Amino acid sequence: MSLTPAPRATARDVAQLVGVSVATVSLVANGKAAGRVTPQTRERVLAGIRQLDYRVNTTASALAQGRRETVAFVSPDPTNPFFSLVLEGIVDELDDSLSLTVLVPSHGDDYDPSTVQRALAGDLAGLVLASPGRTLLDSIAPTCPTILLDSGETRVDMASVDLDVETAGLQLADHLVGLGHRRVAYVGVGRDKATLQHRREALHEQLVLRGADLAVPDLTLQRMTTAVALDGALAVLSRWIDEGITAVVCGDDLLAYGVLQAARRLGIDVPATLSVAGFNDLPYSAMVSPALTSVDLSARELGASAGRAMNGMLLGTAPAGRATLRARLIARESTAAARG
Amino acid sequence: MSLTPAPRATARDVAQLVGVSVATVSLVANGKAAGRVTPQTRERVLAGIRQLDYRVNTTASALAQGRRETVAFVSPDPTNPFFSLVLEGIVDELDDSLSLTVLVPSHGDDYDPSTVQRALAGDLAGLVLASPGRTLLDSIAPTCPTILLDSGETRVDMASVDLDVETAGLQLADHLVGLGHRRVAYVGVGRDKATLQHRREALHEQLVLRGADLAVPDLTLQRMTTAVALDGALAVLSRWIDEGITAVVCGDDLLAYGVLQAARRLGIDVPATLSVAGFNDLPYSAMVSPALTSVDLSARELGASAGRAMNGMLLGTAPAGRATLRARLIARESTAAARG
DNA sequence: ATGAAAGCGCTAACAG
DNA sequence: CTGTTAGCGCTTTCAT
Repeated sequence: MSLTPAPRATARDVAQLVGVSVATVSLVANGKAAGRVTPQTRERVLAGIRQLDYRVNTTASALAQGRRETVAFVSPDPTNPFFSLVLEGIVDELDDSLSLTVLVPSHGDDYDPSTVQRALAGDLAGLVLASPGRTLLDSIAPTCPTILLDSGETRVDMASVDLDVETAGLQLADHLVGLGHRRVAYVGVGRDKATLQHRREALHEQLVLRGADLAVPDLTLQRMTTAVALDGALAVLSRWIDEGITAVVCGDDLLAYGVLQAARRLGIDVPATLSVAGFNDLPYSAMVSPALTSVDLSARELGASAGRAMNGMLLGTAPAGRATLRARLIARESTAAARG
Repeated sequence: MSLTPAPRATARDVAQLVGVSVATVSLVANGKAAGRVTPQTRERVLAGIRQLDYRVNTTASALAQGRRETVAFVSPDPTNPFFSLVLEGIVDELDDSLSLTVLVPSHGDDYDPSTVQRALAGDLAGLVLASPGRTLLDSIAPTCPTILLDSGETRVDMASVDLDVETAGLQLADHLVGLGHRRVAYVGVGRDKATLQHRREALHEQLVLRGADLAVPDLTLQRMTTAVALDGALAVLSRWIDEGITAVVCGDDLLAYGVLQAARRLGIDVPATLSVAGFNDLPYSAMVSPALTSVDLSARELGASAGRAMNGMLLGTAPAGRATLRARLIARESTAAARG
């Protein structure tokens, strides 16, 4: 069933060629020759390595050292720019001795226990879970160092990196109320995403503190995609405006794109009639029309933090822990003074 | 330096607990017990496996079987939605026994020989190179089954999956000329991307066949990002219009987004004054304003093909080879009849 | 049907 | 400084 790999030179081949022992080859190949191998033999070994195009077999190396070297990254949707950025951040920071593998939910949309079980079933050095929901977390027991990203949840046996949702909510509330908005609507997704809940609550709280409010029931979507948000918004936007809503905040920029499209299709002027803002500033938020006001949750930095944390946990550089990243509002054209 | 992995049950632990040999445990754990182990013992072993939460150590397993199990994916920019889609396709199709790891270019932007060398230095089961340039390909020698994606290049020792650029160019030329456009401009990127060159040439050829032409020197960008395209377009768009250009085609949708922004900023009406079209239909192409006419190069399917091809090469299911995917034009609002 | 034993290629003591 | 040796955990003949 499985193909025999292309024959490759082993340490023994090199040893025989050069006339030394495999131990010496190992030392040289791993750059641990300093003070343990004569420069002369070292050179000869290096020549042999080049000649045979020898490369250390990482599988054997890992086994001999009793170390796992694969970290898995699982996100709800690798196609979502937010998670692409996170992924880039991780890959960039993760130590070279560790390799990152990507898992995708098998059933489309969001990921469920079975996706994670699939990960847990393998033998991983570490696991990074992006935006896992609460019930998902409750249903799994970590089998290796695990980092939760933007989960809004805390588990004693897992490290986590979160976003400063409080500040995000505060900035957004400040911005909107400052523009005269009092009646705001919220678009989120169903599912048990604590992080999205936290965003909503932080916003709500700060809004109320300023004499404004989330004045209508949320629009709750089943999936976090622009298309679904478009459909959902098409159904409620006009009514919201009738009810005096002047601004809508979306739990994620992807959703905001859909709301923007819906408004355009319904002939609703953004921002003159309705302001729109989102969470999770994406590369496209500056590009849609009108450009979207958004809270930058620094996705790439989120990934980078996770990468560093994983290095720490796995290579002993640093202890596991919790971190929170700063959020910052980016005001663009999709928000303006409330009508009236 | 490296942390001792959390202690985990080994096959021997299970064997001792149950009172059988490790060989039996191996058979059962790998589902190869049929006809070689009594149902009774099989049950007892399974119970032991569950009790100790035993999972096969894939590292040892791979070593014993003399097989590598990691396929690497390297793309110029994991953040570009096109490559995210490709990645998703691969991960989705790749056999469960193989794991996919992602490498990113260390120096930002595009990837150079050093990034690939980094990949080649490890011991991989396979390698997938997304949109590699010609000089890059000339500078490397494959050390494992390698698949070229959308490279527009052919190498005897590497499989490849390409896009049907001819049809793409034909459809785009047809569309534009049909709308009355005769003087078209092209926006591409420098670098030795054969695939981008092919797109341009296919378009050019078909344009000429229809009495139209690429009437001004290309705008050649240094990087394939929206921001760079925006800057570049800002500098040439007005002149192009003065020179009678009525449509601009971009080698990639990401570039088209920049051109769209530039036009808006310059007060150029798209599509009334200038039509804009791109290659590589992305999820955001329908969302930008005006929605972008684009050639769908089916990124996800490109990845899926690569995944299947890799399964074939590595698991012996099928031989390596070359494939070409169909392209198809998606007309949207960014193109309309030529002015005048 | 089950077990014993020989490695896979490498690393890490330990001898010399 | 260099070689010998003993595994890492698993798979796979080959006996029994």
